[in-house]
Amino acid sequence: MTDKTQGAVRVRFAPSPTGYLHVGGARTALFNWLFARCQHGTMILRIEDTDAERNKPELVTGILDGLKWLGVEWDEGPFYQSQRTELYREAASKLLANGSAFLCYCPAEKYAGGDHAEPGQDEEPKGGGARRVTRCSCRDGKPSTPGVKPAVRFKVPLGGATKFTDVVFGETGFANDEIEDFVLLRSGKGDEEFGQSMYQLGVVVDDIDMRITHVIRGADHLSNTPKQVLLYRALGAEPPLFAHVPLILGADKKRLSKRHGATDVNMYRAEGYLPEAFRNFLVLLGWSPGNDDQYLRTSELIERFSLEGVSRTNGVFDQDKLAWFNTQYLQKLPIEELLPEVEAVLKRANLWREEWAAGAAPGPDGRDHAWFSRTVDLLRPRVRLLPDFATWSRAFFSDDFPIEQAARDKFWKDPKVPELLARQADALAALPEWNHDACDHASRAVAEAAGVKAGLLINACRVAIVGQAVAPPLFDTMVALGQERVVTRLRKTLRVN
RNA sequence: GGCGCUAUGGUGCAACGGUUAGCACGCGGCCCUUUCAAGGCCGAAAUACGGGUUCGAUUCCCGUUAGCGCUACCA
Repeated sequence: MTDKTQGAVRVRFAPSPTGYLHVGGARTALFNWLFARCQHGTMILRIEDTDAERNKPELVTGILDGLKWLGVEWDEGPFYQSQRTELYREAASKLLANGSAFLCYCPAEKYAGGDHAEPGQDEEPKGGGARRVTRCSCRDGKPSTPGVKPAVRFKVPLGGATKFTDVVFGETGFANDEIEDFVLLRSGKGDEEFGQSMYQLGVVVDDIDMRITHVIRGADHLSNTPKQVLLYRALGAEPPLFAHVPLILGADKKRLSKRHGATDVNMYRAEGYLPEAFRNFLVLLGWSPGNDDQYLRTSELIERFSLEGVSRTNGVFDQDKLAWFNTQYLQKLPIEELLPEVEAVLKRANLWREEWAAGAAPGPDGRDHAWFSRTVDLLRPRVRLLPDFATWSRAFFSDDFPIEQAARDKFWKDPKVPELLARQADALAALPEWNHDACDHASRAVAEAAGVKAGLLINACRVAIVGQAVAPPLFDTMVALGQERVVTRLRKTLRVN
């Protein structure tokens, strides 16, 4: 919690559409959302698309989808910075007018994109002990260069320091001489006098305009913060509270990137992770409720979230732990919440039947919603990812399924198997009642009569009716499949194998 | 190179001057067992290093080392 809670809390998540929704960004969004919810505040979504060159508008949809999947909802927006250009230009002229900014005529191409870019100065070496040049020679006024359109730079105070208190990192200070005269507004192109706003100006102007009270963002912005604090003051505004959250690293402790595996949130959705599991995992990376609790559902997360629980150390994205969370949720999620996810997966695999929907009439084989629910419940302890319901569990939803070679090799190698399965089929076909115990007793009787261990029959039978060595307990499986299917599959196995 | 931030098992977090340094993932073993999971029990595994401060440091301070971040007319 924070000390100054006068007025309602207003936070924002401000992604840039230069890529997909990265897990780091997703976590930042999550923290903002959780904070907004637990403070009964407002969550705002803002798209920071001021760089026309890198910006890919079509990426916004994916970002929004990713947020929605994670359950991160916003109350206002999305606002697009590309549509707020006037606001930034007004702010820039205000800064120009009050002496906080100046026009810079240094040629843009000279510095653009280069590692060695130094404002206003020529080839200053980057390393080598030479003092870095942070002051632009245009800052004290310079005659306009014909043919060169100026950019607007901030006139950073000479000497002194800019300090601020970060909610998670504490007191932080930077010597002003370390801060360069950063660009506020790009120089104009074509007949435009000025171009788009730069990041620093845009965030500050918007955060003021949107009355943001808490800026929760990645720690990579820690070093940018003094620039922004300076801007707030120059604009005559009070800075918000800053809360920087640690970065997410790959297994090698390097910044998380593609080579560490998936970093796109939508890829996890595609792979079949449950959003609640993914979120639970993500929120615990860099945040702790203060004790050893780990399994936290949405309501608990909202209730227990606090900025004080945010860690200061970068964390490694652990795929194994994510997988564990997913299996936990697959098992513990209330069945009604799991069913829609399974339905979606089956539809995608063309295995879904409308009679399994809630309230629908049973199909010709007697299967209805209750059967579907029971079956999913039976299957879920062994499922690792959602698509497993359509692949690994295929034999439960379709009569068209393969018999795995590895399963035959493992459980059909005993020469007595065909004979056993034939007797099993007859015994099961003769059962007047079809339930777990009936199947159990009948099967064990068959094994006993044949003088083999029940396990031999059970395992062989499993392969015959679901095609795999791995499945739920056999007699439960038989009940889920139904008498007719089980007998049919057994006899078909004897015919074709 | 400069500036900033960080430092508890392999990984994520607890312990916020006094604990046999706790939990979880992963790893190894055992139990359960009808395959595979799940579950239960047990085990290996950590305070980066060096100085202080203190009766007492994982905890506070300084240095070293390491990692990360920023150092763009990117965000």
